[in-house]
Amino acid sequence: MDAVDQILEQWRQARPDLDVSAMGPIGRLSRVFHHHARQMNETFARHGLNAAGFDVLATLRRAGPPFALSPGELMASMMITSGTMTNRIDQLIKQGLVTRAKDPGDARRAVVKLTKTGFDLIDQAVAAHVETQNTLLAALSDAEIAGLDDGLRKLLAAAERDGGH
Amino acid sequence: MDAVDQILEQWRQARPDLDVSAMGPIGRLSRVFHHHARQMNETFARHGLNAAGFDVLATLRRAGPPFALSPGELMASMMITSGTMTNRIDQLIKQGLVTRAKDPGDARRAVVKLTKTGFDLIDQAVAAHVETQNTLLAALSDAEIAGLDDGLRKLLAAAERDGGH
DNA sequence: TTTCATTATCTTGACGTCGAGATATATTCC
DNA sequence: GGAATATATCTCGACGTCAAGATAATGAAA
Repeated sequence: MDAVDQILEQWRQARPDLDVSAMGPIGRLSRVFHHHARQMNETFARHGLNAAGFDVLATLRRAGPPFALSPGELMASMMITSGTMTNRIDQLIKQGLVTRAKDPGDARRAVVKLTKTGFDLIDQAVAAHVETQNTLLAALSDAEIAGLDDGLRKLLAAAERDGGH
Repeated sequence: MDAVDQILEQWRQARPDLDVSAMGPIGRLSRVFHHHARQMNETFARHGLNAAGFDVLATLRRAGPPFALSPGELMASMMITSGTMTNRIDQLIKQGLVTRAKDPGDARRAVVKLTKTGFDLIDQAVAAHVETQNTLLAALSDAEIAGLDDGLRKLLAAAERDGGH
């Protein structure tokens, strides 16, 4: 009987005509997400980053040498708009963690590249990040995590099928 | 092999020293949340609302008669700060969906109350909302939903235990 | 070659949220 | 009763995001 159960109980009193069963899993998913986000933000902050900057640096880092991608390529792996991407890059440039240059072959494109400072920072930050993530799942056994992941995998597939990317 | 699996595969190439297994479930949870949020926002928008306003109206509605709560009571069921709460109430007052009055018994408190317009609107909106939520889970069987919910329930309990409310 | 549509990125204004602090009222303890 | 503390809410500035549109370069068609 957690906070979400209480909300469902209230709805069943107030609107017995409605089937509110889906509100349980979806409400819990939302709350878990927000809790996790706050925890992970603390880790990012310890490295002078926020979630936005971390995502960009991490995407560049795991892309491998030369640790450079266009804004469009960066957007492809994140769920954000182009305006948001521009802003994220601007902030990281101010911090000296990436550079932006024009693509010689296609002048419409830009190329965002990790600096040495950015590379070193994200290498440290990601190590701390995966530790934080491990603690976030520590309450579940491996089997429970696998079961949860199965459901999430299906939901994600359905969402990307319906809503497009 | 979805987008999250690809990210994990990239990390295992780039940083084989790290245990990135937790990134799978947590990454999928985040993506599912964002997809769901966008879908639900569309339902809210059809009723002239956003998620922020819907949450407040719904909390007042399911509280039962007289459909009135203080900002602090409203905050208790949502994961937001007091500044955000003030802003949400201001917007709903502008739309004529709630009123704000001083509590006669305790002058520090305010009382936020659904108007007739607000009551009628949320009663329609919540019916559409639960339908949207049902479609969001339609890809899963009842057993799969129950399994997913079990995992989420444990994660939520752990998060609220550690991080406080 | 000129035109037209497409692609890639950036600009702008509005919005919701947060965090720190301000204000005002209530409560507790001496 | 008076002083210190606690509680409830609001104010303000900063930030990240989005949506719509602007800008500019590319590719394809006539």
